[in-house]
Amino acid sequence: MYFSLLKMSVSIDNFLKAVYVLGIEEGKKVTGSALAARLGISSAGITDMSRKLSRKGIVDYSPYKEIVLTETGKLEALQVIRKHRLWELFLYKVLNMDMADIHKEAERLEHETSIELMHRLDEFLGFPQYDPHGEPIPSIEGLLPDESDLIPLVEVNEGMRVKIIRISIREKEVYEMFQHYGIKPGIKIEVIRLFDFDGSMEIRIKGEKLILPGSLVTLILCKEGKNVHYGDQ
Amino acid sequence: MYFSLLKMSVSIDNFLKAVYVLGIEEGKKVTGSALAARLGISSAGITDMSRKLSRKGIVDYSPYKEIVLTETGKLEALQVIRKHRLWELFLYKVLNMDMADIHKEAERLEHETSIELMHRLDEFLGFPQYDPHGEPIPSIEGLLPDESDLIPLVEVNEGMRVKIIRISIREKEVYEMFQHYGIKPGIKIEVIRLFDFDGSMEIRIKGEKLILPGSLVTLILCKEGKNVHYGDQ
DNA sequence: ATACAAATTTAAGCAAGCTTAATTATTTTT
DNA sequence: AAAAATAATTAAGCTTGCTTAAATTTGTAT
Ligand SMILES: [Mn+2]
Ligand SMILES: [Mn+2]
Ligand SMILES: [Mn+2]
Ligand SMILES: [Mn+2]
Repeated sequence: MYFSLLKMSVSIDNFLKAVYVLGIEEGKKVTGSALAARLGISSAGITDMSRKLSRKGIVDYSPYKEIVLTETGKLEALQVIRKHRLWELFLYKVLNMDMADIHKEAERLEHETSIELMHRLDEFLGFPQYDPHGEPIPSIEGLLPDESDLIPLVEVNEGMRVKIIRISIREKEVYEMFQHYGIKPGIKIEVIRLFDFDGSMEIRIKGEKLILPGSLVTLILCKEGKNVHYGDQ
Repeated sequence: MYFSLLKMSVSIDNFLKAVYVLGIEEGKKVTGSALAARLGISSAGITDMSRKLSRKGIVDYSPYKEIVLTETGKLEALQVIRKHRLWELFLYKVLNMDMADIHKEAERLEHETSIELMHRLDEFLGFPQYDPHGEPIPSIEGLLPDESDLIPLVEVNEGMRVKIIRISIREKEVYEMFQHYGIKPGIKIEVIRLFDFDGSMEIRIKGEKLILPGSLVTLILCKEGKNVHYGDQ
């Protein structure tokens, strides 16, 4: 079981999380400017923070080189992500908050959550493995559920029926779009046809046919089979 | 309905709360050193903050004079207290946290709670009026429940049966003491005898007699009658 | 290979929220 | 009323997490 030894701050935790999500979850190169954009601070601020965290042994960094989390840094990032996603699930399922609002709230609560509170929340929620967006909740040890059976919607063959597991969105407008179509994790759809030329896709959802633009299709991860829900997906 | 216009910080909110609780709830004089002690910062820090908040119109202050909340400052303080006490109730009743731990947790969560989250929490808890310590939860408008029927345990006559409403404690050791005796808000006791010479008191609680030291007796507020619980006390 | 563009670092500086030490004001005691 | 004690303020300085602007390094295109 991991317990943070160093004293972290809101800024540090958000920084570590950004490095983790950008590099590991999104598989992108962790450049200074990408971090700057994501965190909404200047590149100079990124350099500052990188040097500071490097001294603390939380990231590996030398000038002009890529920023990489150390094992300690990675565990800390996973712990913050765990708190974030537990809160999101709580806000959505227990307090019935709007899907579009929970991220912003969790972004703040994640920094004020003791280990004890995290445990109680986990227990109250029934030791969930996924948040309402379908993102995996890291365990206390920093482990993630196996996801080898998840497939991008783009790769699903015509005629197949799949369950939507995860929709990766940041923008509020896009939420409303998905919400309008009734598309969310847990919902089953049938792929009718994929239009290769622009990646858009015709699907059947709750009996109705509709065409999803390619920009939305790429945001969706699916799974064959049917008996999964968030919380115990 | 009150909405904060100025941007507050953790330090400012804690400061305002300290002024409110010290002055209004505890009825003490709001001196710089009392605030310094309560907030764990230096007197110089108090002077700094007082001048800053005075400029913002949140407190009335001039050098060497007492610090007083303006109407704005008082409403802001009450809003923070509201969030604090809603969280305490949630942590205690919903997440089953230890009574001795909830204050510290709420002390941090209170600063990261949006109006929307506060509302949802309030609704989920059933629009409670009291926190687990028996402290009143201010309404969104900054109003407090009527407490004219509350009497200090010291003033209860021998032979009377009363319900414990509120126990004002900060120290963890004292919690454990009360817990050991089974004394908490909602519990009914009978006053057998008051020992005037040291303020200690013999009571009957759940059939058993015990002598409460004067130092504990003064921390307890009671009510005659019986059908009150926390949450809807 | 050179030149240009893009990314990153350095330098200087700012605000918040503190600190300690010295000074001044107020209150209490004699 | 003067002296002593207590409380509050001022002054100077520190850390964190930022900023902007200038300098430098790296990557890209010709
Ligand atoms: Mn999120
Ligand atoms: Mn955050
Ligand atoms: Mn409390
Ligand atoms: Mn607080």
